[in-house]
Amino acid sequence: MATSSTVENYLKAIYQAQSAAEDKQALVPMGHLASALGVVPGTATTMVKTMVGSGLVAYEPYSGVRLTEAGEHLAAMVLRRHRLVELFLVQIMGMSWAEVHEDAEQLEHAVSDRLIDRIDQLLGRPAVDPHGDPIPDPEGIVAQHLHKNLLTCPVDTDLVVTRVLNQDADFLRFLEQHELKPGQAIKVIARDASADSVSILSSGNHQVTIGTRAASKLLVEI
Amino acid sequence: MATSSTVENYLKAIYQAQSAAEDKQALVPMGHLASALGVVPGTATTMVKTMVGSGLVAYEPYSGVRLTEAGEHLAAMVLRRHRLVELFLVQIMGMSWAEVHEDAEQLEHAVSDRLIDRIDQLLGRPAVDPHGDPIPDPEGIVAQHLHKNLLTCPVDTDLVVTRVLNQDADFLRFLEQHELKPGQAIKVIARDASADSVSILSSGNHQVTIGTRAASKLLVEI
DNA sequence: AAAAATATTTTGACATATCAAAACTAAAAT
DNA sequence: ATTTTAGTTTTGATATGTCAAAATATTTTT
Ligand SMILES: [Mn+2]
Ligand SMILES: [Mn+2]
Ligand SMILES: [Mn+2]
Ligand SMILES: [Mn+2]
Repeated sequence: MATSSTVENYLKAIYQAQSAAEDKQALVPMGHLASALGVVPGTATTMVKTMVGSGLVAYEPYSGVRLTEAGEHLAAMVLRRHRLVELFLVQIMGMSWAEVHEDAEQLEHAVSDRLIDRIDQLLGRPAVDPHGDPIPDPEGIVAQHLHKNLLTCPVDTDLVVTRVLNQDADFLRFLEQHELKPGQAIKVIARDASADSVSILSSGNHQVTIGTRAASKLLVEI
Repeated sequence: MATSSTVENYLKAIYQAQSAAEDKQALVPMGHLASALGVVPGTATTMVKTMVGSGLVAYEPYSGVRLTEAGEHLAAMVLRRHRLVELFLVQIMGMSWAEVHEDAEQLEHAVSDRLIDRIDQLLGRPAVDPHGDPIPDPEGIVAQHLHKNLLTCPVDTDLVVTRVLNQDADFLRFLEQHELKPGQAIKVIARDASADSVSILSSGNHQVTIGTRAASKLLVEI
């Protein structure tokens, strides 16, 4: 019954792929799962089959995999631990938001319920982590905000960065340097389809131009 | 090269058995190692052989096992992480000294060098953990205090509890209730060989009688 | 509709970690 | 000096997690 950290990683990867998809009921293709976990596709197929045996996922050969109720709850608990740990490392331990992801990747499997509750309490039952990712509550329920990204939001309007959908340390440091962390006020001043770029004005009247790939990872609210 | 948590647990168990022995060069018998780790003797034999292959231990069939230089250093690092985490959980997270051992048992394998250094710094480079166990420095060097226990210390003399050689939560709670935590002042008022007991007077003029088995686990200085 | 390309599953192998039970060694007792 | 006992090692299995490469299935292109 005690889910291994490998199984926890599979659960988390399936959960996140499901969340990212438009259709929340869609199956996650095995190839996607395998590459998210850094294993060959055959390995993912084998693991998913044993997870079917544990009642954690539903699996359709040649189509993909989806979490069951039980699997979804466990996945949410892993994500809850990951995100609370990240916020803890930033707020209490004074670590950089760019580097906490790797640490949390390990600690999410090692922190007990007792400790995670202490952390939650110490941080004041926070709703989001340092990257703006929502923290599931102890029942696994996640507040669903519908944020726009820098490609879909209105131009020349006051915005606040709310979430970053990319854990790459260099990218996070880049955002920090250009005052684009969650909570900071910005404005999209131009979008150029042919140049594949978006130009942003930060609160400190700093101007940056980034590619659309990166722009799609920055979520904002008005 | 990245030592698994299983190997880390073997290293730690061998290290602690070596430390507890009078002769620090003595071999640790396989039976002792196996029972410390909760595995059958055959399992320990197999694991120890693979650890010989990694240069972590020296092994004499039918005699026992001993750490190499490399093994001793790694073991000290595991212990360093374990003890810093325990102190952190007590001092910063406000957990009870009786319950932190289980959490540390998992976290010792998951905290990064970066994080452990932050913890060390935040705690002010402490020398001992909540149970009085010495914390190895980053080079693996341990300050060796020669404390007496309640069976070998002088009677009717002012003492201070310095260390508890038993992580059992119930025992630790018992000590706490009777004001016998590390740092607290006590006095041995009587030792009765035939009754197998030791009577103690705490700073709050509280009196308790405990068995010699328990008394041998309480270290003090004068 | 057939061929080509892409994705997935299966097969056989391997590494790690474990146990049960048989075989063996060493130490203690008679 | 045997015998008994206690401790240790070996052998044969099992569970988990992984890969390489072959076999299949599905989708796309022609
Ligand atoms: Mn993260
Ligand atoms: Mn995050
Ligand atoms: Mn401990
Ligand atoms: Mn301790």
